[in-house]
Order: sequence, then structure tokens, then C-alpha cells
Amino acid sequence: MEGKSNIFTIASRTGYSVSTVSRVLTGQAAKFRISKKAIDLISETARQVNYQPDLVAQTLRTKQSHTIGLLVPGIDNPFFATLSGIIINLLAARGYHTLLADSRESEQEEEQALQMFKGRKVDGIIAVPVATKADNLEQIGRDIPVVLIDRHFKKTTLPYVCTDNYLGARMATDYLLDRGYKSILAIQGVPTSMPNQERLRGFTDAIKGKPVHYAVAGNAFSVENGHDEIMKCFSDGARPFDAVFAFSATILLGAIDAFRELNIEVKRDVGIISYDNNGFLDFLDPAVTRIEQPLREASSMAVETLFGIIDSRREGLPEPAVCQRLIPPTLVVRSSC
Amino acid sequence: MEGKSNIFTIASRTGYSVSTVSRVLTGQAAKFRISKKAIDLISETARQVNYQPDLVAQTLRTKQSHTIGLLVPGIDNPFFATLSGIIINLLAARGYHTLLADSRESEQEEEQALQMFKGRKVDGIIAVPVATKADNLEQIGRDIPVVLIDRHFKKTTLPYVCTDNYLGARMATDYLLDRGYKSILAIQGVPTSMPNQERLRGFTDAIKGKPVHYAVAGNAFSVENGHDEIMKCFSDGARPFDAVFAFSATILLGAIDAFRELNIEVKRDVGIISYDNNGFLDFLDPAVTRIEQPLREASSMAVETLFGIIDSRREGLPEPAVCQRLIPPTLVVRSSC
DNA sequence: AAGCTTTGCTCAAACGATTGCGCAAAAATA
DNA sequence: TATTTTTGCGCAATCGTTTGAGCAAAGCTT
Repeated sequence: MEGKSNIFTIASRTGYSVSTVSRVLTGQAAKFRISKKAIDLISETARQVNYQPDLVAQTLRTKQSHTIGLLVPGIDNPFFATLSGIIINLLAARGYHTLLADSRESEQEEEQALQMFKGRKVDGIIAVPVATKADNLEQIGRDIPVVLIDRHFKKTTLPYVCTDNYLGARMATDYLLDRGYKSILAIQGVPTSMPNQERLRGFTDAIKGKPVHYAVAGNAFSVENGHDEIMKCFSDGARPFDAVFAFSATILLGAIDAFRELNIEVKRDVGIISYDNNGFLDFLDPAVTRIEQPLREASSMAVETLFGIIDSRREGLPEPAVCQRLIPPTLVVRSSC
Repeated sequence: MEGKSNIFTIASRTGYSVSTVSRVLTGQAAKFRISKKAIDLISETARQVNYQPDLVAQTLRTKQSHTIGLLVPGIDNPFFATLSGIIINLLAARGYHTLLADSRESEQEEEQALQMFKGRKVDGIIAVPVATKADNLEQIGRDIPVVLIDRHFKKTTLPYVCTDNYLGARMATDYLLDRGYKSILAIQGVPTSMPNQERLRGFTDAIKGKPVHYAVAGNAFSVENGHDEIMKCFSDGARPFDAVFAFSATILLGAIDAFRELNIEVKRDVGIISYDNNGFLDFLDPAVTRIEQPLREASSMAVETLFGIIDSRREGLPEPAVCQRLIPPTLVVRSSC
């Protein structure tokens, strides 16, 4: 049998009505006391004609798409690629499909993606927001369950699961201070982004009052940025800092590249610590000490939270308390500082 | 105005019929000679009530979802993450959305994902197949345009865009031979996968007839595999090979890790070359000589091909000649061998 | 045997859009 | 003025499901 079988073909082949067929096929047979005979015949016929329900029609009718919209600001960034992978698989395990959109750090593309999600009737949204104000997402959140991940807004009613970037930066900085470094360069990423701001705050708070020299440079979570800032500071054989705190793995890589060009040896000449998970950092020489974010835990918590809201709304139950979690990151000690 | 506006609300607010509203909103006004007055009023009203078409209903009616199904065997693998990112952005540029599914190297999950795509009425599918026989995908391909990427089947009528793994492996091996290596260990990935088989064939063909000792080991595209095989061969201070050809970047990393444990220095003690793109490989020390696949080119060619089929089927035109391309990879020379 | 329950199913209206066909009024032509 | 043509729009079916309401036949009760 070929592709175009629908509930109607089954109805006419079995002699039952489409209602009965539908109820059997959606497992509602018992509830409507369909006879065993009918159940068997219909199921068997469905199998024979290789019936696959039209999920689009189903969605239109039931208002449930079994699809979640996932919005990230740059799928080409390994960090978000990993995150997406984890989330997609968590969703798949629950029988949900994923519409993936990339806002490419653009508010406008974010807005478009959200509208698309809405038009597609996704059952929920998991987003790494790029907007600076929560309005848009909160607006959408009234129609569709939304959970933020990795980034959130300062004052928002939306649930989020992020890692504690302030804490992470403090941990990193404190570690550097403990190791005796006296002059630290922080290379930051996108200054307007929430994680960056928190990391910066953690960094400066940790250093405040200590007899330590420091500076902040940079403006993007990119390899180029890391490279360029190091070149600027360390050119002409200068060694103005004895340690560098890279706010992302990409920045770190750029820095390492620059150090190589400058013939500055990491660890011997300058200590270096990084943010971000990246198994890759273990293969560098020396392996890079870093702040890792518990991505798996955060993802799974975000997914739980999302389905908590979805389920309660579907059942008409009161919504669970808004979950706003900051998960503490972990310091992974290697040998780069 | 709030979310629940549909074509009907606009119709009643303007006094026009839903037909007219629909035609205006889908840009068919001219074709049906709708008056300028009606056009203006309807457009303005749509704006006021913040009308967003229900894409699900639209899909049901028009049989076009503006969605492409993307199937990869492991989104957590950086290679496929990068590939997905590129493809998603190419599709977005054409106004298409992406349903992303992960088969996790399982034929069964692949099959499920394909059925899901079909049920969701995707307009086309781009897949990195894991199945060993083409049947399933060819079957689907009759209903929905399908283009394979990265992996293909030996004899298939399906269009594909892959890189020439045979050639790549030859290039890598020839390079090693040119550099004077005399004893080469190849560590392969999943033996049943097409790319692996081709790489293996390229490797052995390149070495055939040369006075060179070689061996093949391994069975997965994973870090562990790379690590374990090196440990097996090089334990007890043995140096049975003077060069290693890793069939993937993950394998390479495992190998490097093992060499570190064994106190074997890459380049001085053993040459090493790898397959796969991975910007990361440049940051290792020494930077890794490798075979890079033109991912961007392949992706864009796959997308072009796909839309070639989609467009011709939509217009009822004869289908374009089946595009089956093997793109030559490039040797990126660094300093690991 | 009359009434009440249960059983097992069908009818038809949604869901929100698109679209072939038709048709009245206005304009153009004869 | 009568006919034809053009303009501008509406009717209602359709896509493939789900679902509230209803109903005949069979079984049970008294």
C-alpha cells in the first residue's frame, strides 16, 4: 500500500465510521467501548495500509503539536551546539520533536523565530534570549510555555535555568589569586549579554580590595577577539599581566594562538583560566583550568520545568511556582595556571 | 490586541469575506482584482489585530510547510553540529524552517524520524543516513524530496553530496609516505559506515605495493577508541609505528591523550594526521595536519539540489538530473607530521 | 412486557486556512 | 438601449483529524 492512506480509507475498508477509527487509533477504544472485533479489524487494516496519522491535521484539531521550539543565538558556537544536542535528545526521549532556530545574536531574528514558533503551534519554547528587555518573550510566554536557559533577564517573571556566572567568575578569579597571580587581564565577550555582565561583576568583586592589578578588555565571544586583545596588550615583548581570564573558550583559543605568535609560553610565562565547557580544552598543552557549567543538569532542569508548565496548563491545574534557578558551576583544575 | 486573531476576525471587522481577506493577505490581491480600498483596509486591520497566520492550518490546506527535516546521526558530534548549523542558516536564508532529528546512529531511530518528517509534511529532507541499505530512504524519497549529505549508498538513485573520502584518505596517506614514514597505523571509525569504508580503501590502495608496514585498528568515531588503540599498540614503551592516521578528529584527540600518557611526543616520536574539519586542531601543539572537508560548499550544494527538486515537483516540471557529487577534500598542512 | 441500562457505534461540527466557481454591479461597446 | 466585458467580491468545499452529542439495538430488571 502506498503513502496516501488516511483515516477515511481505513473507515471505508473496514465499514466503520471515521469516528470509530479515530478513537481506536488514538487509543480511546476502551473509553468509548469499541468492540474487540472492531479494534482488531481497524488496527490490522491500519497496519496493512501503513497508516501514518497526519500530524499537521492532528495539530490543527488538538492544538498540540508535540513540538518544542528551541532558540539559540548561534548554533555554530560549540557551546550552543552541545547544549542543543542535549536538549534535542531530552525532548526526543519524551516523544517531542524540535524546531531549531538560530537568532544569530539578532533581536530581530529572535522576534521572527518566536513568531514562527507561535504560528507553528509549538507546545513550548526553550530559548537562550538575546534581547535586552524581557517584554517580547514574556508576551509570548503568556500564550506558550517558555523557559529561558543560559541567559535570563534581571527582573522577569519567566522561569529560567542558568548557571551562576557571578559565582563562576569569582571562583576563577579567587583561584588565580590563591595561586599568587598579581596582575590579571580579563577578556570579556559581548558586554551587553547577561552572562558577560555577571562574570565581569564576579571578577571585579573578587579582586576588589586585593593588592592586585587588573584590566578588562574585549567585546565578543570569538577567537578573533581573544587573539586581538592579547596582541594589543602583550606586543613588543611586554608582559603587563601574569594571568589571563578568558570569558569563553573561543576567547581562550584566540589568546593561546596569540601567545604562540608572541613566543610567550602559557603557564611558565603567563597563567590562563577560561570559562565554558569544552572537552577540547583537556587536549591543549597545558590542559586548561576552567569553569565548567553543568550543561546536562541545566538542560534537564529546563526541560523538566517546561513540561511542568505544559502539563499543568493542559490539565488546567494551577501553574507550578516559577522556577528560577542559578546552578553553581564547577572549577575544573588542570595545569594552565 | 491579543493572540487569537484569525482570518475570520479580520473578515468580520472589515465586512469583507474570508476569501477576500485570504487573497489579500497571501498577496494574491492583484490576481483577483481586489480593490485598493479593500487591500488597504484589510492590511491595516490585520496589522492592528496583530494577525499571524496559523501555519499549521496553512500547511494542511496547501501541503506546503516551509519546513525541511534535517537528520543527523549525532548532533553532539562537533562535526555534525557544525554541519547542522550551516544548513539551518542556509535554509533560514531561504525562508525555510528546520525540524532537527538525531538518529544517534540507530537505524530504528532514523526510521522513526523519517516517519515523523513525513507526518509533519516537511517539504524536503536532508539526511546523513545511518542505514546500510537505501530502501527506506528511497521509499520516502518518492514522496518527499531527499538529499543525502556526508554519507551515501553505493548504488542509489537518491541525490547526494559527499566528500570524496577515498581521495581524502589517499591524499593523507600519500602525504605521510612522501614525508618518509615507513610504518603507519590507521585508526578507523565505525567500520560499516560508508565514509569509513572509503577512507580505508583509500588508505590501503595508497599503501599497496609500497615497501611500507601498516595496520588498521579501531571501531568507532570516538575519543575512547583513539585512546584505547594507541594504548594497545604503544604500551610497554613499544614504538611499532612511526605515524598514525586518525580517521576522525575525535579519534585523533584520544590518540593524542594516549601519547601524552605514554610520554611519546607527537611529531618528534610519531607523526600524526587526521581526518575531519575542526578549527580546534590548529590550537593543539603541534597543530595537526589534516584532511578538511569543504562543509560549507557541500551544504550549500545539498541545499541547492534539494530546492531544485522541490521547485520542479511543485511546478510539475521534469525533475533535474539526479545530482550525485563527490567533492574533493583538501589537505591542510600543519606541523604534526 | 414495559422500562431502564448498557453496548457500540455514527453524525456532523469544528480547527484555520485556501481556492474553484459563480455572480451581481459597473463600465464599455455596439 | 441592449449586449458584452470587466471589476470586485462571496459561497462553500476542502485539507485530515478529533470530539460532543445522540441513537438504535441488545441486555437486564421487575
